[in-house]
This record gives sequence, C-alpha cells and structure tokens, in this order.
Amino acid sequence: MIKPRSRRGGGRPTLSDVARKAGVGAITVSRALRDPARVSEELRRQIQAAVDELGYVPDPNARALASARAEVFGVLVPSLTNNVFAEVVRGIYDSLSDSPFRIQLGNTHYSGLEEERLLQLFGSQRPAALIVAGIDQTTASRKLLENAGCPVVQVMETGPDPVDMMVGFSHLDGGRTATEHLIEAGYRRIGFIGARMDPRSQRRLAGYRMAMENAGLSDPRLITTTPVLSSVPLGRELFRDALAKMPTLDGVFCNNDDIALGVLFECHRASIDVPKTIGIVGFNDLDMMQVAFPSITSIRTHRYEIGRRAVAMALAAISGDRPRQRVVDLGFELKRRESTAR
Amino acid sequence: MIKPRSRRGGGRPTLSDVARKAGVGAITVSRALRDPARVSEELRRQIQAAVDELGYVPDPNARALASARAEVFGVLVPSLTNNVFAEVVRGIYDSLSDSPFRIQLGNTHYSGLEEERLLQLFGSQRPAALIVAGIDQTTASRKLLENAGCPVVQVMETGPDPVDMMVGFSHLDGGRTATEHLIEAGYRRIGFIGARMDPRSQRRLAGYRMAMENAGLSDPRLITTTPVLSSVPLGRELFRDALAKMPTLDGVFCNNDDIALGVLFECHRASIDVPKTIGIVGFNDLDMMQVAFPSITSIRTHRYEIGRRAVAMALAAISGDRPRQRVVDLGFELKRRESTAR
DNA sequence: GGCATTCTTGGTAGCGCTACCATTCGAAAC
DNA sequence: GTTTCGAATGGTAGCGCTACCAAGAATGCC
Repeated sequence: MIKPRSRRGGGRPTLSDVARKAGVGAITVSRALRDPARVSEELRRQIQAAVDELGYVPDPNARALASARAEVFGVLVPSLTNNVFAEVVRGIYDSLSDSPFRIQLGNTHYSGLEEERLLQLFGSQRPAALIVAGIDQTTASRKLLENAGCPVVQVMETGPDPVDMMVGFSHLDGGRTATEHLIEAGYRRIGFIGARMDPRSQRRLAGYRMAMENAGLSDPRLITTTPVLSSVPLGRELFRDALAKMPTLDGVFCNNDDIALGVLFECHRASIDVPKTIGIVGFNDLDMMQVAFPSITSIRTHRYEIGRRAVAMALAAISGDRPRQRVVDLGFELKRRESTAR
Repeated sequence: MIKPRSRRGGGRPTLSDVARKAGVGAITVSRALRDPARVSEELRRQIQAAVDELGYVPDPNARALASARAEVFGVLVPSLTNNVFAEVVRGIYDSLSDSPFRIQLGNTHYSGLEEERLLQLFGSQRPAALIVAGIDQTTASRKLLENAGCPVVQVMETGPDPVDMMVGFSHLDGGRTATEHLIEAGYRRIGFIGARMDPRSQRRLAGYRMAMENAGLSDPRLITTTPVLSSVPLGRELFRDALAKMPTLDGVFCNNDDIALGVLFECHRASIDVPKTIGIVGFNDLDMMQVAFPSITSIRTHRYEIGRRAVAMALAAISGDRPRQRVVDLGFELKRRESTAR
C-alpha cells in the first residue's frame, strides 16, 4: 500500500514538483537553475514561472549531498570581538552576499587545537573554499588545509610558503616602520607594549627589535608583554608596569590600538604630556585614533579589503582561473598624528 | 558492468564502511553515534573503534537531508563590527562550541528586506533554531519566523509579543535611567545624541524624552540624531552640531559608547571640562569606559549573557522542554563614573 | 510455562538533488 | 543522401544518512 505523499520534509515544494508543473524533466529544472545557458529560453521561462508560483527554494543539503560540494565558505578567525577580524569578516560577508555561497564562521580563540577541530568539522562539509587567519597553522592543520580539496586563502599576513593563496601584509615591516617613526621623531627610550602576543604581535615585536637594534637603542627592559587578551584597561596597566620598570621611557609602540588608547588615558590621568613627554604609536588605525585627543599615530591596515580580496581570489580559483599572483601584499600605511609630533 | 567503487565523493569513509568494519548494520552505527544509550555497550565499543580507525566523520549534509533537520543555528544580526552584536555572537558561539550544532551567521545591515532574504535562505536549510536581533521584524519576516518550524529567540530587547522566545532588556528603561541620572546629578540642559537610530536607539530616545518631560526639562532642540552609522568620529561631529545649536548644553546622553567617546575627545580638544561643564553618559559600557579619562558613566548591558541565554533557551526548546518563561529580561546596570560626578 | 512487554538490532525505502549516460533532432560536413 | 556532430532534453542511479517498520532476544508477569 502506497502512502499518499506523506512527505517527511514538511511538504515544501521540491524540484520534481516544479518539473511536473512546468511539464519538463526534473534534471532540466536543475539545469535551468544552475546553468541557465544550457536550457532553451522557452523552457527557462516556463520553469521560472513554476518556481515563482510554487515558491520553490532549492535544498542546499540535498544539493551538497548530490554534488559532493557545498556552497559554503569556511572562515576561521581567532576572535569574533576583536575589531580587526570583525572587519575582515565583514569584507568577506559583503563580498559574498550576492553569491549563492553561505559562510561558515569558526572562532579558534587563538588556539591551534581548536583550529584543528574546526578544520576537521568544516572539512566534513566539503566547503567550496576555506579562508583562515594567519600563517602559523599546526602541522595537522596544514595537512587538513592541503587535503581540503578546495581553494584555501590564508589572510592577515604574508609569508613565504602559502598552502594555496595568501592576502595580507608584513607585520614585521609594520612594527619596524612604527618604531623607526618614533626614532625619527626624536624619541629614544622607546618601549614596546604588547598584549595577547599571538604570532602577528610577535612579528611586530620583531620589527620593533630590528629598528631599535639598528639605531643602537635596544634594551630588553623596554619590552613589556603579556599573553592576556588585549583590552583598553589592560593597556593602561601595562603602561604603568612599563613606566615603573623604566621611568625614563619617552615613547611606546603598542601592539594594537586598544593598548595605545589605554596608554593615552593613563597619560591623561597621570598628567603625562603626549607627545612631549611620551610619544605613542598604535597598530591597525581604528577610526577613533584620528579623533582621540591628542590624535594617535598608528599603522593603518586594510582589514576590510583583505576580506574582499580573499573572497575574490577564492572565487576566481573556484571558477578555474587561479590568480597568477598567489601571495598578495596589501601593505599598510603609517598615519602620523599628534601623539608623535614632538 | 559495475564500476569498482568509483565513489563520487572523494573516497572518504562512510557510515557503511564503519558498519562493515565493525560487523554490524549501518543503522546501528547511526544510532551508536546519535543516541549511544540505545546500543549495547559492546557494540558501542566496536563501533567506536571502527570510527577511530577509519577516521570517520559524519556528513552533515546527508544527515540533514535524511532527517529533514540540519544541526544548524541560524543567527541574524544587523552588524558584524558593532561590538555589541559581536559580543552577543561570541556568547552564542561559546555556548555552542561543544554541541554538534553549527552556526549560520547572517548580517542584515539593519535592513528589513535583507533580513527577509536571509530568513528565506536560512529557512531552506531547516535549521534547528533561529536567533534574531531585535523585535521589529517586518510582517513577512515575522511570518517566516512563525513558520520556521523550529525554536526562535529574539534577542537584545524585550517586548510584549514574542514570536516564540525573547532575551534582552528594555532600552526605553535604559534611556530613562541614564537621563534621570543626569538630572539627579544636577544637569539641566541635557542633550540626546544618537547615530544610526535603529529601533533600539529610538526606544532609548523615548526613554530620554520620558525622563526629560517628567522633569519639565524637555526641549526638542536638545535632540541631535542622524541615520548614519555610529562611530567615534561621528560622535565628535554630532556633539559639535549639538553645541552649535544649543550652546548652553550642560549634559549629553549618548545613544552608545562610541558616540560618548567622541564627545569626550571633543571636550578635551575644546577644553570643555567634564563633568563640570558637561556631563556625559554612554550606553553599553564597553570596557574602555571605565579607563577613559575622565571615566565615563554608562549603562552596562549584558550582551555576552544574552547570547548564552538565547542558546540555552533554544537548546531547551529543542530537547522538548520549552522554558516556562518565554521572555527573559536580563536588565542593565547604571555605572556611575567621573563623567557625571559633578 | 505461556504470553505480553521491552530492548536490540537490522532491512528497506526514501530525503531532494545531481553526475553520468542515453536519446532525439536538426544542422553542418562530406 | 548519408554521416557526423552538437545542442537540448530526459532517465537512471546513486550521494550518505535516517525514519519507519519488523523481527529476534531478553525480561517480566501471572
């Protein structure tokens, strides 16, 4: 005995409902939807009419199962609240909003293990592309990326050995540029203050070290770091620590703008003149840097653009033409402001 | 002629590979994985061994197709970069990281139309639950939510008529509390400065109006708003506008902390004494408010907790026991700080 | 001991879609 | 005129999993 269409799935219209209504084969509907050029104009119109009338929406799960490929971009970032990654993610979303691709976002919490877990999980969905932050994947993660069977874009940084493609900039150069700017402005006892100290911060620190050594100003006591998550209040505390350790400090290069802002507030509170007594440089150039009082010198990075570019490259690779340039360096810009205008 | 296992899907192990290896039926493996209690301990062990050996990972697409239910939470927020929503989203991610559920995040850009589109899209995946920001859905969106066939949680606000469940607080009360605090502190010509003016900001403004009217201080020229996206630089500009319009201004309630920070910076720049000449109150209480100089009074909201609570409620509903309390008000807290200590 | 009841396990038949192959038909090629 | 080819369409057979039902084993009850 045949059950009278007791559809398990809640009775939404399916591809064959559309086919029946349009008087064509199911496969033709499938084609009309995915690759209209391969279906005659007349049928295309009939099918479109049937789709509209029934309110048919394709089932992405069935599609993914049948084609062994999901229309999903996997995106892995270390933090959701850090404005820097939020901007990258926004760029990715904006670039993908008109495409059929969905986004699967994962938060690694700066943990390599968590990254592996998420990569494993995302892989099980056979994503169309993978975008991951950073270039310091664990060996296992790297293997997962290499075997993902889809375009992979590493973002935020550039480096010598991309899994597939890369979009970012050199954090080392950024750190060096920031520090050299302080030196040129006449500061001498320049501290480095860094929170969270992920690989990118480490490279900024390396840039700082390089500049200081070149100038013969190097002194390990000038460096204050912590693995604690970055925040404005933390910036204030670290600055107090730095100052206690080294009262002759006359400048600071901060690992990011939150820290820089914390330093600025502490200077106000302690009546330390900026930029006369202390020069401050941040990193990332959040929009508040330019309105802070005094406005804060910072390294502007192109986060939103990194997201957009990563998607563009992945999309190109999906459609067959791998960009000839596999590593794209979007650079950065030193924004000179009042906080270092001595 | 039968093709010798030319698997379309790249040769990853499947459920029946595991079943064969463990010497059991495929369906038993399925059960062992989803509901271990229904399988004898011995088989469970054998199956687990086979899973581990083969490195089997279930295919979520096949699972979703067969069960007509995807293990996906759909999450819709108006902005990815606004710290407020980023915190909510973080709460959601953290609550779901140990569960089998994935998250599908959508950015509505504060657009009702975009929300409808995304809801339609998300619906086609048959998600396990839907979490949406705000309570002002369009009629079409509301219908989509009602017919989603899954638990729905509206977050950020509370209101009288939930689609299903709600977690948030009263923005009107928040606005009123902030304004009343300024009044009690002795400020009289209190302005409202608001950017972006989404429905939540509108309600904060309504709270401000209520407090001002009750105190007999109401004056429409005290209100400065714009639909432009909120930012710190914008806060500075709006404050200058407000001051130009109403030079006797002696306090401002800002629609959010970004704006408040912009106001504070402008006060510094123009040598306006805070809190003596001008009192400032923000909204949300970002962590930098407490270290700003002077520290800024703000309405602390529990964004992360809202995310966690929303997930907890959705999870409860999924597992059958709908919470008796469908609307949860997490409240807010007035944080009195230097910026209003006259 | 017989019978109902529960617990475990397995088989079958899809879920909604697409890959692959087959067919038809008209136009171009010879 | 026959062959060849390509474009347009359709049929079949799954993709990997689970809902549903059935059956056997174990348990409880009188």
